[in-house]
Amino acid sequence: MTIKPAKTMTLSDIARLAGVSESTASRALRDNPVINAQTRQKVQQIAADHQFKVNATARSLRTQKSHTIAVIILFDAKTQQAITDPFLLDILGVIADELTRQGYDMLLSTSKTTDKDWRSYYFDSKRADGLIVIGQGEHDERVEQLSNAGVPFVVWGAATGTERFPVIGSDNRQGAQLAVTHLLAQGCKRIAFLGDIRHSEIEMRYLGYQDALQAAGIQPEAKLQLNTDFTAQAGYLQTQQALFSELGSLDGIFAASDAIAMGAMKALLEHGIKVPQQLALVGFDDIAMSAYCTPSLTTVKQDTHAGGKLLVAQLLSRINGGKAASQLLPVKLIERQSSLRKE
Amino acid sequence: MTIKPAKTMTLSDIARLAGVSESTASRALRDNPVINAQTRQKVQQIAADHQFKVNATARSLRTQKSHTIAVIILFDAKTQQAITDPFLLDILGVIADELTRQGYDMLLSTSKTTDKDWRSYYFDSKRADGLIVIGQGEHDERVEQLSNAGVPFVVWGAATGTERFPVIGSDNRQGAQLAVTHLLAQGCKRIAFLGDIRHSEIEMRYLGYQDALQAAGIQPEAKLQLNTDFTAQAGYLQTQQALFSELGSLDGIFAASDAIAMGAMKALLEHGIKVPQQLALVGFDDIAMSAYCTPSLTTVKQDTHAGGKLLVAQLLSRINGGKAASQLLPVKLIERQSSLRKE
DNA sequence: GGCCATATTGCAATCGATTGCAATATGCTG
DNA sequence: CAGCATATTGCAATCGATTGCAATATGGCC
Repeated sequence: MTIKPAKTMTLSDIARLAGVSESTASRALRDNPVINAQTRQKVQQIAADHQFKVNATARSLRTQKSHTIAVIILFDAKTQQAITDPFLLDILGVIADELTRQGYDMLLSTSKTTDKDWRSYYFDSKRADGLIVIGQGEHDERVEQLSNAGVPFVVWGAATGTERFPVIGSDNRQGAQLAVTHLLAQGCKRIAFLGDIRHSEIEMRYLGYQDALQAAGIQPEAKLQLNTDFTAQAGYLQTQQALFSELGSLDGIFAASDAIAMGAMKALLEHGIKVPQQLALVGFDDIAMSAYCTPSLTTVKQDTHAGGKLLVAQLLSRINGGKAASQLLPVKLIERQSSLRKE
Repeated sequence: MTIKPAKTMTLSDIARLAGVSESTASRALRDNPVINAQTRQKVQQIAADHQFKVNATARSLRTQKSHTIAVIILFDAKTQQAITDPFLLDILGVIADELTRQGYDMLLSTSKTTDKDWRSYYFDSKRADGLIVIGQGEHDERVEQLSNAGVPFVVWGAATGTERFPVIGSDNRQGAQLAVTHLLAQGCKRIAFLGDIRHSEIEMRYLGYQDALQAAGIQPEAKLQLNTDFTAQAGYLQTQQALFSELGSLDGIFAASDAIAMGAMKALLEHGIKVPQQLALVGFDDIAMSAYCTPSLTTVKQDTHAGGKLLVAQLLSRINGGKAASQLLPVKLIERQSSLRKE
């Protein structure tokens, strides 16, 4: 077995080996031009030879920057499992890539909305320079508090225009309107809404649903809105149970997420209901699987790529003394088989 | 607007306010019984009143522990997007929850397998006390190196029994064997394998596939093994293109992941091939969506919950001076519609 | 040769906690 | 009341880097 240096190298070791002071070594390693070019070369070479890595902790303490962003995924206490929705994975992946590109580390935390204070945990303790909060959840008052406390943070959620902190998110209302208008254009007359409107993004989608119906002169029926968790299972059960009595007269469903839509689709097909002929179905998100179920799922595509990049960009700008602004991202209707009635 | 303390509190502020020394304050905050109970009470009260949080950076520097674990998700350079497979999300969620429960923070990193050295980035720099590596990828030699360098780490991957570092993973070979034996029992004679065998977990699954065929006296055909990325799209394209000429004589497909299987299913249905009557299909993982596609997908369930907990437990044991051992987790065949030919 | 500008390097303080050891106070024993 | 054990607290060093400022060296100019 190879003998490895028992202790990890410190800057002072490198300095000694190079025959310079710690300050010179420190500057040389960061390629500070005030240091003689040859000295820099030499120090860097020695550091590389000994696999020296700057102790991030010491640096953070001294510079008062952690170069770390905490990403907090909020979820309902009742949903036990933390991260379930594939959509979260999408946006999380983009954020991770983007933070890496910008030289930041990412602390990931899933937090029950009832949990203790993650602001002070991550920010006051200097674990992170800023926060990205995913999902405002059901009007979480703690998010409001953040804005007062001088914590740099951005939220992925519903930008209603009234909140006092930067929110980036899809134009949920418009997306829902597109979806429902599309269903109406396909001839649907009675359309159910599956989604939990206590969640602010979903609330916006429900508003869009109502907009579209009213624009077509249809009065929304409250009993066609069914609170449904973000899982295929919830979509399945809700369709099978709550919608059962209505199924006969229903000819469209707008689900607040693709996962819910897929659950609903399963229930419909099991009941022998033909999709889209008897009942047309539209989801929201455009997760990867949506194109590959049968029939493939019409949905509203969220631009996760733009969203993730924007979240990171805004947060970093805020951290560097600038402002972070709310922004509404355009969405796009992706028409697939689940809603397209030929001719 | 509320006036907030301009500067964050430090231990020395608390000490001054409480009229004690920093050392007493430090001990009091951690409830060290050597400090008088009343003093402890007082200091803790003052700290709470001022929302004081210990500076994690300073503590880490002094104690030489970060109380942070880095989770590295390896992926192929060619697959651009970082985290795509829903299965990853499952296990990641479990790990996140478990680390939180144990009082550790989680640094998440997605890394192209070709990327620079994440061992030294996370460990030598003291950003993390240990590493959880997900996916050995295509025999990554860098993982081997870790074992020599005294870095506490565990791998989620294929425990072949020959590796010199702790690997925790499903019994892929057995799982595949279960799946293919099941297909054979359903009357399949000619079964294709969709999955990239350069990836060691998939290689094990391929071995299990071969085991099952040979046990039934069938000689595996090399051309029925098709390297396929972990996406529905890849499964779809591979089935549509590479398997096209064989489709007539094929009556079974074993896909190395559920995502691949769903892509394959789509292609089959588009070709008018009846699943499972003409062709039976089995996947691997048991992601949430598998139960809700139509026909629902028979698959091999990986115990992500046990896996995640075990990864964390073994790593922490290793960090605390103990040993971490490899372990093979049992899997279970979940029979659903995509492979069940009635009677 | 004297003087000043410039280039290069090092000293020492600092970031905010933790901790070994010494110091002090208190109480009990014989 | 001396003497020692115990309870409680504080001093000062330490973790490993960064950085303002001072110190020194070098070169050029008149």
